[in-house]
Amino acid sequence: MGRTPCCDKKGLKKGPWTPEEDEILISYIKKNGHGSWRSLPKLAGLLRCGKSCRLRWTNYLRPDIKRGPFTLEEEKLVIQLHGILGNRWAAIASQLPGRTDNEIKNLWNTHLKKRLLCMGLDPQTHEPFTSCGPAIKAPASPATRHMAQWESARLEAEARLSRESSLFNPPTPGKSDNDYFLRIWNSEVGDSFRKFNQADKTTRKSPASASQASSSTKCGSVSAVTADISPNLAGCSTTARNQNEDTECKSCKSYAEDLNAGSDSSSSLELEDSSDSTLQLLLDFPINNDMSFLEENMDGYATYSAM
DNA sequence: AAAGGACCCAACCGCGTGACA
DNA sequence: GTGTCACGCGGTTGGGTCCTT
Repeated sequence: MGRTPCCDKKGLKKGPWTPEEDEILISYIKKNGHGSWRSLPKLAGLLRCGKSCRLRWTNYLRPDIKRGPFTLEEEKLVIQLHGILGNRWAAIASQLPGRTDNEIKNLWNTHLKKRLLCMGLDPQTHEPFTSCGPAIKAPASPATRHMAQWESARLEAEARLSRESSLFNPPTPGKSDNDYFLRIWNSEVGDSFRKFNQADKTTRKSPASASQASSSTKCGSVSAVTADISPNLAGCSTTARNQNEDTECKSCKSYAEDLNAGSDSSSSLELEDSSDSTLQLLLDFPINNDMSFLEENMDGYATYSAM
């Protein structure tokens, strides 16, 4: 099937949007909704293609867009979700109210990726590098794979739920999309995951299963990543083992500063050795204080848990 | 102060996919 | 079943800004 052009390129404007164009687009959408993006520019009187209008609206003009720098909590969440979902920016964005996929993608490419590299972690797999590149991954245990799949599917569903509900329920102050995460987490679905999780923990106590567990998955290592970043950052320049050494790790430095300034060191977990601990951290992820970054949103949670 | 490099981010491009005729 | 349309997504780029030398 041939690819259809998104629009007739002739006579259409490209490049940065002017304030006038923004104004036209905003007032049109406020009045009529976006309807069909393809026909919108014509109807609104804009010399842009529909795709460009959609992008401008979703990434910049939407009223619920949250501007400004990412908070430490948001960054942690992005890292954690990236470990689970990979480069699925839209799914990640759905967990960060007011943030767009584009913004998160940029954050990842400009800051977080480097930060992981600084820490000697492969940004794609979130695995610690070995002396000869990223750690070789043995196949994860079926239980781990199952959990990763479950988690991924859950987040996808969550993303959809967030999207759909935001269509009908404009965000209200103090009630973030993370509440949906919490609502699902506290539903039967989350319950069964926790039970499964608990059952699996007991089965992994044997040395054999422990060695299997040492083949940490993306999900496992991401918890290790976020569990305690600050101790590694202190020696960032020396821990930047497998990366371009001229990376100055500025983002790491500022992150370390943020951590020192803004968070109690007791809130971070000790980074254990990366063998069994990574899986362990995954398994502990939602139950223990890895979810502490969501605690701020807990106020609204009681409402949902009663639902 | 100026030049060059690094960083940042808005915008574009092209692919995948669901809906529909 | 097939082709087309429309949209959403992820990857990439271009240009403005900031920083370093």
